[in-house]
Amino acid sequence: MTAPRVRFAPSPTGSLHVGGARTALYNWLFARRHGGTFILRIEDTDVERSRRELTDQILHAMRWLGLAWDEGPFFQSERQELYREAADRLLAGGKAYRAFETPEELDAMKKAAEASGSAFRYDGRARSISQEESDRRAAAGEKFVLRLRVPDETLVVDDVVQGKTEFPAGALDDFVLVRSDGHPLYHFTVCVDDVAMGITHVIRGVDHLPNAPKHVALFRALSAPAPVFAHLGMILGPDGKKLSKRHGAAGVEEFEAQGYLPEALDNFLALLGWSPGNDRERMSLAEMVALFSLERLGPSPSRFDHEKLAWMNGQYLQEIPAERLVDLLKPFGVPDCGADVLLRAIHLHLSRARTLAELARSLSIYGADAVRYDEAGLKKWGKPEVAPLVRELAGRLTATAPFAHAGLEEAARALAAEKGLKLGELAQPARLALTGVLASPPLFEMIEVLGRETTRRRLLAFADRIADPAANRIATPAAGSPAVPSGGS
RNA sequence: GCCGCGUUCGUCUAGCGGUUAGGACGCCGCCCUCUCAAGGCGGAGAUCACGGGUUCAAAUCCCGUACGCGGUACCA
Repeated sequence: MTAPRVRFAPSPTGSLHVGGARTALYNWLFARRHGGTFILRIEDTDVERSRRELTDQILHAMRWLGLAWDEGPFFQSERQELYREAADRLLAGGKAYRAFETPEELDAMKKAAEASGSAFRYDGRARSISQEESDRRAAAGEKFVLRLRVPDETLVVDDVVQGKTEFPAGALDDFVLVRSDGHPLYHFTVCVDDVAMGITHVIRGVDHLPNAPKHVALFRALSAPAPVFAHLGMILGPDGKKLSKRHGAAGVEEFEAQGYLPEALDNFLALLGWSPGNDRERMSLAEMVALFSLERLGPSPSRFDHEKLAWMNGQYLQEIPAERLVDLLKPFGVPDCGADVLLRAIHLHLSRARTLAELARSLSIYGADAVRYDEAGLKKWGKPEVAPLVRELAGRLTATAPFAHAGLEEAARALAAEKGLKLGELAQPARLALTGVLASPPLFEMIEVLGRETTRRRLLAFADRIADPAANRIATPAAGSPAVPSGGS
């Protein structure tokens, strides 16, 4: 294949959502796979809805995903001359014509069509206006739109993904290319730009498939070969409806904010509609580049499964060196515990987190002492008779030297044996005392990292806390409220 | 309404005429174990939407139907 040229052409009317991200990813993969060029084009012809900050947000998301573009970003709002020239050329060549109907007249035609139960299609009545009359009326200042003279024949869209689809003559009307205020419209700018940029392959969502015959007609009018089309199935929400905020995160920046890794999102998204053919799932961008092909894209819509994304993110998380994790964690807040403790803590907690946000949350116990205890945990292990046990454990652990997990565990086991208890009956209250919750990394390894003083302090505080049933009742009045006595009597 | 596209375990998918329909997420169980994960092992889960064809043989090819999704602008 000669080096392909592809483009990702988002419209800055919203942030980059995962559907767009996946489209961008496929375009990027395809370009990289074949040594082609990936172009970024911002389709901001709709001046009312386009916003500059959204463009910046899209650019940021693209970079974050690791999808670097080779050319651009080009802004359609800055390419008006190009469209004007093309419009003039089309008009001069008889490929397009002026139509002078007012919006009100068009509305009436639409209503009439509706009333008779048929779909509205502009009937092309302005086609018959002579060149001279058209020029005269335009010169006289009469408002007009530019319409494409759509050929009266079957238009074929040969799509790599969806197959060959035919649009019979008459399925399309002479659609508008340029508004009466002079603004060029989407279909027109897309095709003019695709021709100008030498686009060879158009990879986009199936929602654009109905537009494809229009584009085929336009490319022909522009005397340019049509690019190869590849229309991707939609990405739907878990309920099969169009993906939206209602389904949780849908914008790339939201996933970033929730602590997802770009490589995980890329990998997950790539698998929504594409598979390398074997049972391969975990792939880096580089590996995907080597494996990617348009022929292996699937036509059907897919649903966005947050669970699988979370799993995949956890997989990627575990492969990241702790040193790098420290940097990635910063936006989510890291405890003030010193670099050494932090690194060791990360090793302990990493396999239990699926996102950076989760990891950061679990790491918070290496900072300030836990201020609240899990309700259920308190109910099960917070009985007054446990207090002396916890105090004794605190004493034994504090006396252990060196303060390392093997010796600490040995000390705890010895105490449990003396009391005729199972280790868990000692470990669970201790875990609750140290972390506030009942699920954590191996207790003694945590204790080692937490250190002698912190361990002792938290264990004793917990013992004091549960020793007095009255205080206990006051301290845990209802679910969700802080487990610390809030002053007073 | 009209036009277009789609339809394999709950979900993402492999499969491109002959398979015990494979993998992954999730779920269940076991191992590990001080808890929770991770990891290892095992399991349940798909009459391949339905109905007709074509063929010795169909998840795979063809035609209908149903359902879903998309489009139907002087939006993109």
